[in-house]
Amino acid sequence: MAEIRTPNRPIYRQVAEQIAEEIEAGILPADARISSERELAERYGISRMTARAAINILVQRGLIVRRNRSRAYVAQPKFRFDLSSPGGLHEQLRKAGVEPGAKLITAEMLPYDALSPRVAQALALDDEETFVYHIVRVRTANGEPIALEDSYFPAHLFPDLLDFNLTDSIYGILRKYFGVEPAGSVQELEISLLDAEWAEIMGVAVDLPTLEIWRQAFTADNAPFEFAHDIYRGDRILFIARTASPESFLAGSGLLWQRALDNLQAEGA
Amino acid sequence: MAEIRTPNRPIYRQVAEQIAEEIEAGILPADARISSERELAERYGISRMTARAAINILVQRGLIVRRNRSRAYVAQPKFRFDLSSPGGLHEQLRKAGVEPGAKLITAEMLPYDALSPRVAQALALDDEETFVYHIVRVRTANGEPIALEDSYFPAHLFPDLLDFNLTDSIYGILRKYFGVEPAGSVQELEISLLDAEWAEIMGVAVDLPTLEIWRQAFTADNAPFEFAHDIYRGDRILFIARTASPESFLAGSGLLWQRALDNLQAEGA
DNA sequence: AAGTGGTCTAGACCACCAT
DNA sequence: TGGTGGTCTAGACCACTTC
Repeated sequence: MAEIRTPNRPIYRQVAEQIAEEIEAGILPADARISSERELAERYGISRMTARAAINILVQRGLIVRRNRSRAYVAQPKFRFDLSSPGGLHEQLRKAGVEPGAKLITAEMLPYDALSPRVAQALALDDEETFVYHIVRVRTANGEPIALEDSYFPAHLFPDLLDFNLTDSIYGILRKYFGVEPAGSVQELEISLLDAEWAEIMGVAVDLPTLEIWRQAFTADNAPFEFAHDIYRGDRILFIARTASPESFLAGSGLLWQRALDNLQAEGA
Repeated sequence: MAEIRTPNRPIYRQVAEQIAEEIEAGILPADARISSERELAERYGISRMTARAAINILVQRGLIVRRNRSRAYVAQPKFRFDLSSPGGLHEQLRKAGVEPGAKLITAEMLPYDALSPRVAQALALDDEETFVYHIVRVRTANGEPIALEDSYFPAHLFPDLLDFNLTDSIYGILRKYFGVEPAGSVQELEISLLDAEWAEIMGVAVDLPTLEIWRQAFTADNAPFEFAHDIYRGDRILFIARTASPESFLAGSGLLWQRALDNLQAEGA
């Protein structure tokens, strides 16, 4: 039986730190199987509930992932996603050598009446004859579910959108077949815990920390063409964002940004 | 004894939902005191550990706050913070009618040798004679700790910076006394759980969900003047961000943004 | 002094998964 | 079928807050 008890710091936290150190030191490499809760309890001479509390911390911190309702494994490094890049998640994953995918949950056409006021307002719709496409997808990276995307598109801008292969990049479809180039967006971000309902749909654990984004996307001629509510797993994704006041854009600091961003990305390697 | 057991959904989650509903319905208004864990256990006919699990969910979701190591109260609505606004947290809180404050934790001048490579690189320092100011503060809103700010400033740009009142807005000081206008930044965002060490400094519960930001800020002439590592409480803050490709700025879509942002803010009320 | 949250135990039962 | 995670219980002790 290993002995790690020291005063003051709770045991479950000490056990979590010990396991975290083993992960960071490479003793437990990515995808290594974590000992079962009962094994940990015996090894450290603690109760199973205490061992479980330790694992739960590491799951929430993203160091460990549970598969199904089965055992826990050391997590792979986080994916990187630039919130301010016009290229969407799909393109960014592909550029990073990760296989992006999507599982279609819902694809339907809704009449104006069925829209929430928020959606209608965000898409600047006031014609009661209008229809809107509603698409819900689980986004995956190397087959792993990493985000849920609940999006709305004005039907008159993208006729027969639902006939395309909606497991591809939707922004790619808009660009290729409809000539729509996303030029800007307004996003609202909230940190939250994954809802039981969404967790069920995504097939991951409830209560994982997530980044929720409500996004209003515009074309270059200032027309809103998408309203979306995205939920990203915070335990699997590292987010990047660039911000600036308009003046600095006019001063041509785009290059500076690119340099600085390259620095950040180089460091993350 | 109240009866709320139904099949399938775990009891602690049902109790959490019940309390959440009472909060949303206004039966438990902001600052109302939550029943003690033992009281809840008795009322619902469950064990104290189960009642405690229910409360923990609501604390992490930001609906409930624990004060000290004492009882739990219904949380006030979240503060709003626009990550892409050049105005910092201080100014934004003030505009929203909230009293911003800061508690100084550390204020020191460091030689080049003491800097981590990341700090030196972010500030574009290569002169080994250089000094850097290092300031750590706990940011508060209406007296409540909401963020921790760990920032570095090149000393040659801001001589005697430490002599100013560092519980004021630092950006305000830079602007007023040094004529430095922040023009842009590159930020890296990560969702994480609050570290025991930082939780201690901030005086809040460990493991709260947070937004960590590493920020490199630039003046209009592209000189980096700040590198900062901020930790924001996700349970108390709602974040907003605007993004766009440079082209849309040149096309003059700033007004559009302002309109869209106003919409978002109006809805949040 | 009484009450409270924070921690911990040693069991238990169940549904599900891998073998 | 045996092991696993998910849940739940009925206690316990401690440090601290509140009164």
